[in-house]
Amino acid sequence: MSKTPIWKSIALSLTADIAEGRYRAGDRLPTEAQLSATHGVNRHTVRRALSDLAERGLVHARRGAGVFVSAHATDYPIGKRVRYHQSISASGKIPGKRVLALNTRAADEAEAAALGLNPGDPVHVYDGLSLANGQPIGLFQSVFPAERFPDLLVSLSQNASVTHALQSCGVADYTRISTRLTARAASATQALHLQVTEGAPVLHSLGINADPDGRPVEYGKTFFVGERLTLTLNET
Amino acid sequence: MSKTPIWKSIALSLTADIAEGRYRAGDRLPTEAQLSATHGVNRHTVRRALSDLAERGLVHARRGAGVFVSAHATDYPIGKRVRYHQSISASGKIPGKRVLALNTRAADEAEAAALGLNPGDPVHVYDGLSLANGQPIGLFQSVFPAERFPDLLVSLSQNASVTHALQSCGVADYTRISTRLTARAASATQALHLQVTEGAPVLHSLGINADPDGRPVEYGKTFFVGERLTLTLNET
DNA sequence: GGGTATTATTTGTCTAGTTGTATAGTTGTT
DNA sequence: AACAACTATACAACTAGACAAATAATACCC
Repeated sequence: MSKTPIWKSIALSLTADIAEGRYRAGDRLPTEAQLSATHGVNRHTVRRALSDLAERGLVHARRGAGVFVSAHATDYPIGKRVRYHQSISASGKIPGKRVLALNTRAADEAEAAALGLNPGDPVHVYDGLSLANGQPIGLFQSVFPAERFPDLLVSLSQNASVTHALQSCGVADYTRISTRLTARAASATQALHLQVTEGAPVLHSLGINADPDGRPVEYGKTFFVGERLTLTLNET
Repeated sequence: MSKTPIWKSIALSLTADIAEGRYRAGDRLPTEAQLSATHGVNRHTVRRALSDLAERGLVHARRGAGVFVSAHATDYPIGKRVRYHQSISASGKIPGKRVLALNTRAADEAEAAALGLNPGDPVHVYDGLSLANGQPIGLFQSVFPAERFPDLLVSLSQNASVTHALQSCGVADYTRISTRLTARAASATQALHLQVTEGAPVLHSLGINADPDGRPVEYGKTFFVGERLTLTLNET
């Protein structure tokens, strides 16, 4: 699937290094051997990338001495970071939400273990979409113990907020006791909801929230669109 | 009347070779030319068999180098899906590390802002690979203020550990003051190092570590392979 | 101090081998 | 007639290793 030759992507990376000031005019670049190590390719592939830079007048090589930056890259698009990029904290209160489905069903093994139930016990399931600027940024599924919160779905149907719904069920406050994060490729249905192409990288978050007594009240999965979101962990 | 295509029987034979240990993880298979000779077929037929193995994650080809057996758990005995998730703590303690390069260069804007320097100030750059059981799970780059730690690269070249190197430069302890996470698609060169295909989802982590006085000492980027790693956040 | 081999490092060049891809043709089956 | 499996050939992209040529750093001798 990789249409672009490796040497071109290396050349682009080196151009960026020069354009963003990591190597300045007169500086010596790392040796070809070092560059081939950092990029994980053969020295000849690096040489092809360097000869591309040399042709464009960005660098010039001296046999026995090294490769030196001769000019600043002018044609490199730097200001590409302007895209709207939502940044949220890991504890995860997201403003806009849209309810996709509210169901009650039997808990599977993972859900039961997370919530301290037995597999097959009834759970409420809240599927929804997190929005920012009218754009979907996350697809989530929250699972709650149904026997403890019989009226939760009613509250959720009136107000999409999980915090609010739990409050009306007697849980004044809750804290996140565990979070697990990894990166995944978007499945076809996820891609549809999140308005990205299938296979786009998504940040997969698995979390458990518990009441002040330590009893788990919510088991939540979320798939965030990597392009549109950065999780920030504030360790105070 | 063999209804099964030749390529499938070749694929089966190679799968058995791997499953029964005749080729082990990291080994290079015979070249396509050799395989086509021993099986008495055209090279393209062998290629079809190999692409079947590659799709199932058993092998991994590098253009110009050869076809290598992946370190992935084999699923040759059917239905035995053994998927071991390496779990590490958010503070970043990982079993093995491999140094790819150690350099000193000028800081770009982002690095300067993170470390409290001016753009162009010298920084030490440590490129490396995080391993678990010999398998690459993360590609990282750590940036340090060079003027404050003139001898850091010497320490790092002797011992890959960042913690150890900072200690020998007078930083007894440091804490993570900021972490940002998102999901990205692996670039061509990242994919080479991490032994995944280009575009595979990677967990991108940006972090800043500071000494007890609050002065930043390290600005680190890491790309984790989504398939092989789950970040667990311990909120204490 | 100054000049000179010596040695290690680094770029330049060459040859050979391997995988990736594209095009075209042949054979067997439905 | 259409399709899938396989063959044949050619070239591009990348790897591997070796050696030559220029440079830089060091040791050494006078």
